[in-house]
Amino acid sequence: MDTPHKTQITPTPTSSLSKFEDSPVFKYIDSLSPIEQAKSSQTDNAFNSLAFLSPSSLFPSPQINCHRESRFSVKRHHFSADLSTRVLQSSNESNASQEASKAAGQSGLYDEHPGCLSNDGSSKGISSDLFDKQSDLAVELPGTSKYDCRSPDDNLEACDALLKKTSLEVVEQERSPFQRSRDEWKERQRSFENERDLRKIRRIKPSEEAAGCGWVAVVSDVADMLTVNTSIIHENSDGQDQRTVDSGTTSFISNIPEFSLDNANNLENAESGDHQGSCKQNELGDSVTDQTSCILSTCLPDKPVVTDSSLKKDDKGEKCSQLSRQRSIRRRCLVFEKSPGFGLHLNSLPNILKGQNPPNKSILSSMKMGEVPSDNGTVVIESSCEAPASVGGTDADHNTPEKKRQKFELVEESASCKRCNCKRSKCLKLYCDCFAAGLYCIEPCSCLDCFNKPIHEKMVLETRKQIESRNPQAFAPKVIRSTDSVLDTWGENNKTPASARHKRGCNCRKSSCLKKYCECFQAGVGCSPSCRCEGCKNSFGRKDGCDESGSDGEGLEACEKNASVKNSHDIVTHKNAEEHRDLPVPSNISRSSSQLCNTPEHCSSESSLGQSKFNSNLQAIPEDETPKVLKHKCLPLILKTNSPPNSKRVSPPHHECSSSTAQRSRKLILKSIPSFPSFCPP
DNA sequence: GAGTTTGAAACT
DNA sequence: CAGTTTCAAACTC
Repeated sequence: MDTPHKTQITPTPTSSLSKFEDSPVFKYIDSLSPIEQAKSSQTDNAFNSLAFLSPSSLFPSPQINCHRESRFSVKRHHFSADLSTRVLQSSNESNASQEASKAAGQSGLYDEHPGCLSNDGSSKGISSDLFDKQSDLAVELPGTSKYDCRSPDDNLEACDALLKKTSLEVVEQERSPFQRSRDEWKERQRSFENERDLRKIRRIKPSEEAAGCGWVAVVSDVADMLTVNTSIIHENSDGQDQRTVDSGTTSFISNIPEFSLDNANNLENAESGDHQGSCKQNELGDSVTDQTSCILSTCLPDKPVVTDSSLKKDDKGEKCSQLSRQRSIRRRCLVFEKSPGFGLHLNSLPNILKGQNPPNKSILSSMKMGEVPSDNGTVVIESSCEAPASVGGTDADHNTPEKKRQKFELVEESASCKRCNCKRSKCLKLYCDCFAAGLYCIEPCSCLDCFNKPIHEKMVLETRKQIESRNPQAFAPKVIRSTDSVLDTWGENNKTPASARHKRGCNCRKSSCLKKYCECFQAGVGCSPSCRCEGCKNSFGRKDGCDESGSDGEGLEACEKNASVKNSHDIVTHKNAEEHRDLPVPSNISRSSSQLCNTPEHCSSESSLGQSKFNSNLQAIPEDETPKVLKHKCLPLILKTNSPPNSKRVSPPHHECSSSTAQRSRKLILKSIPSFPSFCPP
């Protein structure tokens, strides 16, 4: 490579240079960079835009920029720092090879600079386009970086764009609201067109794009919605597995734009392929961030969905696509949550009664997976649990270490989602967890001859009715909180860790109630007198009671264990579950936590806490709230059930969400309706 | 992934 | 209600 000449790097007039050199920005950057000439020259363009802006314009008073600062300041600052770094980086490169650097701007030569803003190929044009997207600056930048992350040269342009935008932001503030609004719209349109064009030009490999789509969305969304988590930016610059950053926060954030992006996404899909389309959604999300703001409040409740962190670098295209699906699902959830009226799964009744929003389960009624329902005010939502399935892919996909880890992450961050595997019951018997949970089977299910689908709704309902006629409690929650009147009769047993009991009790003979064969154990509750188990060793509470068991070492141990578990049993159990790849109780609990998040308020609060973290959820769950969560199945059946409203919710499947794969979706909490005075704090 | 074990659900 | 069969999840290898 030829050694570049500094003079060659300086395309702009010296006058401009001297002007901006006097500017505070220049001084600041200058102080950060050991390289003067190259830096100056390279940043020249960037600063040209500043040349006609007074320092005061560039750094408006807090009052003036108050609003925007609240949203973008952090990012901007980050970017500034980053910008400086990149400028330096670019400068170095320029010193080493200005020619090459220049060329890089055209060819996207520097792929090794993830996180760098760049626009190869059409970068020039793009840059100027970016110039037009002032309002989306904060969001656009990360988004842009995602798409190209290559040339340092482009960085300069990006920087240029940044500075211009910064300037324009100030200018924009001076415009009338009407003008701003109109301009923003035009800008968005341009932004969209530009990005689309850019995509065409760059021909970014789907995998690359897919790789970025997840975190880009996260970053951009976060940037827009929050005042940004520094870690996110940091991760961004690293270009390493950004999606793992603050998954809790990012997850819900990433959901936000989805709702409004649908159309745009479709548009994009039609033009670019699935991957691009999926990813584009994110881009579009960026370009319509204002809309996302509006949606944010609605989305918050949905936060607990599978997070982007689960996405892996590999299978990026697929992940991206999956992410897209997840988003679609979440979008529906948003709708669902927004809707005052909806069809609901029986299990959701308690929540409804309490004035809570329905759980994030899909509601059954006439909808197939992917269908957005609704008529009769019934909003069918695909629960996020479906997402997990999608993310996880097929069962086969779950086997690779990465997949497993991914799955595990998902498990931690979201409720589980299990699929049934019925072969002979047609999924119309209680053997079927989906059916038992009042949910329709969905695509991920491996069932055969399944009739538990929206298209067979009639049959499903009839069968259900039949079963209920035989046993009115058939779909009632199997686990009841200790506070329930029914449990009051249990006396001390109610004090067991789970503070809940299996309604009918188990009948274990060989598992000693220490395996998930035992419904009590699976539900994370201790056995009760109503259990007919033999050799009960339920770690959550023996049938005979803790005190009694204390007589023998084993019993004592169990009691101690229970005691210790009381405060953290969720977590402990979860760990055990993880070890076994099944999350017995904890999983349910965790799910319940997710499910508890039925109200926007609740979810919001959780979201704010980064509730994505499994442990956090667990800890947040009141002990006595240990509910039996409905396992899986993401497509909740609608419950047009004839079940006595008060008496039941759809009983959760026994194994409710116990399987590892099942862990990912949100489950409805199984509790008897009467016992839910308050599921979650108002 | 296939086979076994287990206990709930369903049936008689 | 009890015994048996069926079923699918949980578990093991």
